[in-house]
Amino acid sequence: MEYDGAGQAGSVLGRLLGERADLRPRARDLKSLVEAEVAAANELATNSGVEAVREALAATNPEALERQKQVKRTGLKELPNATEGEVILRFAPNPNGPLTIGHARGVSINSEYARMYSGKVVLRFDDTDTRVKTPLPEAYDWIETEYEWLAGRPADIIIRASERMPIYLEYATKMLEGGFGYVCRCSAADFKALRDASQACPCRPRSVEANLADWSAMNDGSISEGEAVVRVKTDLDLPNPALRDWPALRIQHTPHPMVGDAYKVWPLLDFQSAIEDHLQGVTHIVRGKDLMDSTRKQTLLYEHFGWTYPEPLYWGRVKVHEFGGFSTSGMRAAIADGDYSGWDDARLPTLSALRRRGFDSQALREFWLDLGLTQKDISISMQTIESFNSSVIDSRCERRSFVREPLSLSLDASGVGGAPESVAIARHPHGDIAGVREWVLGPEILIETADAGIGSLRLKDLADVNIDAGAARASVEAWDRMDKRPIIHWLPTEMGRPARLSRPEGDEICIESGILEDVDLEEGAIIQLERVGFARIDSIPTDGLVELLYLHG
RNA sequence: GCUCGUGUGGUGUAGUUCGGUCCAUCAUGACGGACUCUCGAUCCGUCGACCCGGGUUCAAAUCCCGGCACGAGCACCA
Repeated sequence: MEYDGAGQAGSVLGRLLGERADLRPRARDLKSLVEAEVAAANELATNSGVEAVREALAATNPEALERQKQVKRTGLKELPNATEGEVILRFAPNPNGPLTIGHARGVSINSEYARMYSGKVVLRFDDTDTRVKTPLPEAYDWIETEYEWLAGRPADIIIRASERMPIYLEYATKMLEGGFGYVCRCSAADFKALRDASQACPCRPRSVEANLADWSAMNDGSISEGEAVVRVKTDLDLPNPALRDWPALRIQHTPHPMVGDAYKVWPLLDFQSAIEDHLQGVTHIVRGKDLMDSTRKQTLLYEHFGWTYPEPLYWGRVKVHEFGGFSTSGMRAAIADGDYSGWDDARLPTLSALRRRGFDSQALREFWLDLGLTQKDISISMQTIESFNSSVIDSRCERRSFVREPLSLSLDASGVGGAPESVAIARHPHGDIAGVREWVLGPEILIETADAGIGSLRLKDLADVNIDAGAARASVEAWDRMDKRPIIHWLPTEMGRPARLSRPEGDEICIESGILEDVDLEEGAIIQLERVGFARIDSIPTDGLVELLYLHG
């Protein structure tokens, strides 16, 4: 029936066996039986019409008329080995700048898992590099705020690695004392050559005492940068050369912006993160798959300490079409050069920029949760995020008229008479927001120059008009809507004030000037400009231009 | 090169653990239509995918083998 008399015996058999596992051993016998039945049904459908089959079915087996479709699983996949109430996750950004749209994935997923299992999220600042990715002191607070904005609640535990240095150094000492770590004085290049050949470096077999002596020399500053590094001993025959005797701590004499020059030796991510995850009792680590080797290195360290490694999960690389590649350090340099006005410059993919433009945290969060957690490298489009955002904000954005490149016309109602003194237009078309905007009608109106060429138009909520050839007069043909002519937005001249709309276009900011409806404008509000799109009111000076920041269509 | 990972419509995702109820889910997009006094919203419809080749099986997106493509790591960055 479903296939118009062209049913396939094979798929019928498939369904049957799927439901009746007990019949599977007799599949071969069944096949001929099913073929005969399907042929009969097809014949009935062909000869007597599909309706006959429907009737026959309704009489014998009515529930078969309903076809069930598969449904999409919603929400995040279950966390492996998770116990309700005992899940601890972590989100560990480098505070060398504020959060970007990519970080939003980490915040959304970690906080959502914590919510699902009544667990906790540790917000940890991995700020143990004083030179290459120097921490930005302001960024700590920014990130805490941005985390809370996106997650809907603050992080449960907040930690700064730089404040916990004594602990890491102590564990490094334990490692040396335990003989599963050593101080290596080889140059990076020499070590790499030995490592790639699965050869031990000369420093490896030295005694614990010799290592501890070098260790204190590293810490008191008498060994200079690059002259020594602490390594974790591993099997040198590991198939992956990257894991062999990996570096755990190195010397950095550059002062740390938060703790100054108190330390000469700083742990690398793999060491610091491993120790801290254990101390915080982290049960699940969600990280980028570029950190898979990190998991393997850290697991080797956990084996030395006799600890159990958390459950790791990974996501793939994310690219945003509209932004291409970006890095926090790259943005930091560009801002310093004056290419951008700041971290919240509308062209930047930072959370502060998106927030300023009017993206809703809930929409961002829903977007990332909808993508879920997969290891595929993906390329997403802002369009999709914008669509999530529209559905969240539409019902709470009032409408306003913004006439770009305004053209002044006299409104001539002499043909029909009965011109109203004012019009009342809903603040929101479905009444999601109550109330109206009152427009006092004068002798002149403004329309967009681009609309003037059409000739026969409907001024939204007012009248069907004809624009004369000189584009100077709009003659009212009727107040009520008479036909399907295009509807345009407009404005009585005295109801508006000058404004300009900034719209990020790739690396440029394009500016459109016009006249904005001057009714209850509120700084910071997100409004929908009719026929233009959503925008945020950035500033309303006492006199001068109102600044509008474009959000999306 | 070595090591690891990933391949489902244009994009993103569900289904893959344990083959069958999958002529493959949902969202976004594109196209068409309805409705609405916005190019917004809503509603309806259409389009469009299991990387390739073998194998196992009554039956493969799912299992096996072999390719190919893409990505990442191989930093004294995170």
